[in-house]
Amino acid sequence: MREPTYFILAALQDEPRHGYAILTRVAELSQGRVTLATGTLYQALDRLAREGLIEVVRDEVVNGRARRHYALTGDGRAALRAEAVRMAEAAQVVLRVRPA
Amino acid sequence: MREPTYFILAALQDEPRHGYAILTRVAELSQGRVTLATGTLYQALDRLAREGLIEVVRDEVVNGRARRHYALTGDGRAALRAEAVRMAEAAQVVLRVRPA
DNA sequence: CACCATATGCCGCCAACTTACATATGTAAA
DNA sequence: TTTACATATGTAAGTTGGCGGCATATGGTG
Repeated sequence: MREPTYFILAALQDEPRHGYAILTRVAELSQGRVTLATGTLYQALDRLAREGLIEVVRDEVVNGRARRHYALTGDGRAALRAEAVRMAEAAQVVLRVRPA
Repeated sequence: MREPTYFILAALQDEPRHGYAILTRVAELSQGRVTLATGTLYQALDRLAREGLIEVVRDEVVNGRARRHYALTGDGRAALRAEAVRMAEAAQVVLRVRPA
């Protein structure tokens, strides 16, 4: 899993969000380091939904603009956790932070 | 930077190594999780040398077999550290391990 | 009027990884 | 002795996912 994908899942950790809200949330979570291109975002959402890591939970129209809300599935939550653990372990190989 | 690349650099942290030694060291460091295909390895070595993150430090022939030894450059060491910090921070977003 | 924020989406390109193949020696097992 | 595996390096073709650019549409601000 690559970084943009990881942060997209991470953005859905606390609550379901629609595409654009994910965009801003990812920037927030990464402290501005990751700013998703919309091409990356919407293609990733389709792919992750196909893979069953996220799912559409609501379609609404606000001010004439469509909003499609996505939420993590059980699989998605597990994959996100696993990925975080993997990264933490990989980081420790170099940082040698507490042999845990 | 993707995982295979990260572990290739990490394998050179303590001392210079030749390709095949990097292969086995990566498996060791990742506890068997990452087993590099030779295609990935040798192409990555070329690329990383081109980018100045690693450099050839010695060419030798042992038992009729060539060995090309690579070492981290200053840039490579810095890039590796930066990547490790980035991953640790990204992992914390999900794991919320000690606000540091 | 132009521009930006909000909101979604497509298309072509490219970098990096994967799979498979190719080559060569030394050693251990069948 | 011949088969197979560890050691050692490399190339070629194919896949994936992220990037940049473009398109579309509304509402608010300079």
